Amino acid sequence: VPEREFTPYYAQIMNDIRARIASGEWPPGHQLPSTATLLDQYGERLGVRSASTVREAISRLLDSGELRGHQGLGVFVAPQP
Amino acid sequence: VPEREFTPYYAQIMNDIRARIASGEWPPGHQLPSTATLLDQYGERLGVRSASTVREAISRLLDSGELRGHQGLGVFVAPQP
DNA sequence: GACAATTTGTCCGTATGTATT
DNA sequence: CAATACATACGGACAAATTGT
Repeated sequence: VPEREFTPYYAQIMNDIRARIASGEWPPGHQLPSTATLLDQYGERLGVRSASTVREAISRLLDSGELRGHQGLGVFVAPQP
Repeated sequence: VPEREFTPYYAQIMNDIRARIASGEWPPGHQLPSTATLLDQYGERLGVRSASTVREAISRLLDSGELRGHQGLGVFVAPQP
């Protein structure tokens, strides 16, 4: 795992998700990988070890309206405002 | 502690803080009680038992710009936009 | 400068609840 | 009913910034 410059993990994850949305990789309505899968990925790429940290990032993006969560279903990219 | 209607603790805390700001009890620039003190208070009033839960609420209000946090100093009501 | 105390900030791991399929 | 996935809460650990001694 890379040595970390100090941007908190949750902020790095938010940046990554925002970048994917902005690039069109994850268009509006796209379903994100599950929290567990995201943890695997950000574990490899950033060194994150806990689902709580992934949740921290997603939670903030839900608050800001960039993502929409549906319990039991998944998390989706919000439609354009 | 009262039986809880289901609004999450963190949301109840956010509502309470917003109400105090709106009422003028906590005007812009006012320093909030420390996390530990807030935990005591919301422990009594709501049954909250963990500082993490208080943090959850404050964290969201920091994100939204309603509060401003300064490490080592305290958390303050943001100036009017 | 060094050190302790206080307070916010991040992260972890676990447990349990709730909604959908 | 079982499996999956998000949502909330807890409690502990440690880092970072500020203040005071």
